[in-house]
Amino acid sequence: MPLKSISKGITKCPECGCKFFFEDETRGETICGKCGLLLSEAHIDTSPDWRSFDDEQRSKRTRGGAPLTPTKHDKGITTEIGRGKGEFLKVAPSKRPQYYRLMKWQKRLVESKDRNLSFALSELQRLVSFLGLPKSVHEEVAKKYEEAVEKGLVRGRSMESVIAALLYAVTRDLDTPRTLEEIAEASGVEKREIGRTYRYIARELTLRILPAKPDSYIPRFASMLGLSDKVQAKAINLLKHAKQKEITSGKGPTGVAAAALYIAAVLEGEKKTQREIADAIGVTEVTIRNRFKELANQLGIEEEVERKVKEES
DNA sequence: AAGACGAAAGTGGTTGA
DNA sequence: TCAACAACTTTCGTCTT
Repeated sequence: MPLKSISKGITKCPECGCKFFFEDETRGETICGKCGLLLSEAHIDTSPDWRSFDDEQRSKRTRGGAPLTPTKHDKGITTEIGRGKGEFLKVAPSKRPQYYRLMKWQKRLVESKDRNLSFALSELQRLVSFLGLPKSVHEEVAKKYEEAVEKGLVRGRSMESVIAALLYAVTRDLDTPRTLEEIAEASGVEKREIGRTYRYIARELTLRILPAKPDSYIPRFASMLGLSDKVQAKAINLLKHAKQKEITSGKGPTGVAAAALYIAAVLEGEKKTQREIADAIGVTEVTIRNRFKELANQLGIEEEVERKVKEES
């Protein structure tokens, strides 16, 4: 039977030019029906699955036939009525009209479900590359999205907002946090909406997401501000000490990160104005000042910082 | 003129009854 | 669902360089 497209957009056999292919599902191959040319193989993705990066939660999800690659909408495996080599011939001639109808319906059902999923996943793809996120985040979100679809959580919500919400949760969980702002801007979904969806999804999927740690923001923010590795290291060090004094909890992690960077930059002789940092990170100067004072105070480095500030201006 | 500071009022989100 | 609450923002006047 003619297929609209085999993998990678092949619609015609390059050998004989015919448009008839069949798939051998047990071998995972697609073969030209006329000349027997092997057009594609390994439909079944045998690469390592998501578990490889997800140690803690492995025990939670051990369903059989785990997705091989959750970032593809059909995971590389598609089952449809009407595709087998001899399938059609196995049907009695009198039943063939019915068989046609079945094929048609199967196609409609599969395609409408897939359309949703593949649309969502292409949106995800876009966001992931726009925000420069690692593959682990991509896969985790894809996995969770499917879970959300299965539980009917997407109904009544836009796919975009669900994807955005999951990104928000997963980036935080995997220590590459993005702020609500950043995700809102990239996805075009309002912050409010993302937040709402996030809370709902997190509850329904019983995700346990901890507040972001300030230090996981440091490298990214530092590079946005063009600060050196030395400043980064200093900032992270400051945060480590601050954490022991328990002055970081309950505060917005971005504000804490901003203040730590400010102090570190000053101490390392790469001073930035509070405004520069505030703009880059997305908090106000006031917040930086408040956090900055708390940090300097608790760490007993007020005088040192003050001296440096004067030196550098 | 630019940056830092901080007071005061306003905003949005969380929490607990 | 509502009110209380803490964190954060906005706005603005003041001080320093």
